[in-house]
Amino acid sequence: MPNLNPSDFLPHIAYDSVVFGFSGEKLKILLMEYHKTGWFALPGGFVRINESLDDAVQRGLKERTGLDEVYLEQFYTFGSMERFKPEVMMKIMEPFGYDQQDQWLFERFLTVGYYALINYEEVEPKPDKLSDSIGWYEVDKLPELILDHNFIVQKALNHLRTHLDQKLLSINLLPELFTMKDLQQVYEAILGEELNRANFQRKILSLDILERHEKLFSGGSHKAPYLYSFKK
Amino acid sequence: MPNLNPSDFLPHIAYDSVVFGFSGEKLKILLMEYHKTGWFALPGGFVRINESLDDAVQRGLKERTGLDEVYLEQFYTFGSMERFKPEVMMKIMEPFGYDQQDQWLFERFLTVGYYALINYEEVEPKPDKLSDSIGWYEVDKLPELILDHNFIVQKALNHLRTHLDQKLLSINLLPELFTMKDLQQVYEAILGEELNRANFQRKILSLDILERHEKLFSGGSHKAPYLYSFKK
DNA sequence: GATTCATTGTTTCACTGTGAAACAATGGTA
DNA sequence: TACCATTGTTTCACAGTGAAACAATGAATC
Repeated sequence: MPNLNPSDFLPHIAYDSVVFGFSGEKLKILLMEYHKTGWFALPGGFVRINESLDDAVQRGLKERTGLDEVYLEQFYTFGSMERFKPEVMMKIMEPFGYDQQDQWLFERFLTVGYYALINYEEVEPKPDKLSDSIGWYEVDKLPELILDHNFIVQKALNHLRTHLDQKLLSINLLPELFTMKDLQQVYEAILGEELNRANFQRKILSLDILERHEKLFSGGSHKAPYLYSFKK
Repeated sequence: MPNLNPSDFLPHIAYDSVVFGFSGEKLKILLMEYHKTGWFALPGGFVRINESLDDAVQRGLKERTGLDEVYLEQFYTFGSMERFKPEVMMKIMEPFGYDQQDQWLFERFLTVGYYALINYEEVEPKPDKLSDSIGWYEVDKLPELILDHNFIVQKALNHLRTHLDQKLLSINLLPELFTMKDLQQVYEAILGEELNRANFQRKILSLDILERHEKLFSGGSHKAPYLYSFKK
């Protein structure tokens, strides 16, 4: 049974993280599955008594992805009464040995939503102690999630879309070096629409945040694209 | 002694509201002053066990301004450890009869930041049970506030500035009917910069959110401006 | 009633940014 | 060497914007 001592954590407060990853084509997010119930949920967690909110989310993310110092953005705190469904928490926690006595787990929670943007390739998701499996799911083909988690994902995606340009530098969806086409595919996956190639190049270059490096000779019979990196 | 029964409220969770008001020239916010200490603070409060977060903020705002159904926007949740200063809370609450026994008041709090936009004229701020006075202060001449409240105000202002156009319809800074100049002054007060009159008019009208009414004959010896209202 | 003035409503014009298309460059293949 | 696929760049029409000029008008003054 996982060690969740009530006195270690702030009661009534949780976080949920929407971890975006990019596979070269599709935008995906990390979901946990509880096999006993067949339910899916966002990876979330609790805040330790002596730990800042940001640190708590970083810690949870590291435990689940191995990634350190990931770019994280808080986007909203969900505090409606509708999200209070003790019977759902009960069903999830029961198989792990928790019961009525672990009251604090089944009380009302506010949850603070964060999203992260990580490089799909560098990550080996690990199920945490409470879930049976964890994996990537395309954002436009998500299964039904517990509580208000589908809503949380939508809100995260909205926030990301409307702040994409400002967040570019801190995005970790791509490797160190990438082509303009790679970057455009990231944009298209996030925005969910196709963009004009010439205009995209012009716009991004005018932001003056990229460094151009040598060309990438992939072996294809066509002009080789430049490689870029974000300016430090 | 005010009635703050610990079992009625969610522990460790608070909200703080940045209430923007407009006087015709300057943008101001509501601050509470605790005379015993001379300290200023944002009006905030706690969330009842059976109350949604949004409702809690609405309730607190109504108690302090008498205003109902005000436009409220959540903008950030503050959860650092630096904001945990029990001695500050202690000094504030002592004069009201609270002491060490009221533990929950002096523990660590996360606070959810909201801002409101209200019509300066319609409001008669009332000090609540815990503060000695409440009043309007110009945003660019704020006194030093307790804890991280100055930071919270900055963050609210940033959020408001970057989302001003989208939030226009829900703004309650102006009376039902207003002139284009009134609206421009609101913009200038919020953005903290002067705007070109002709271009402002063109931009706002192109948003197609205003209804034009009869003219306002103020008695001045010059062309009378049209009155506008927001489309419903 | 004509003149003047302050303020507001509207138009103009140069300039910038953008979408769509064309053009140019180039690395490999046939 | 001709060709093809892909990428880098330019062009051009058009929409949006900042700054200024122009037009309208309500009251005061003569």
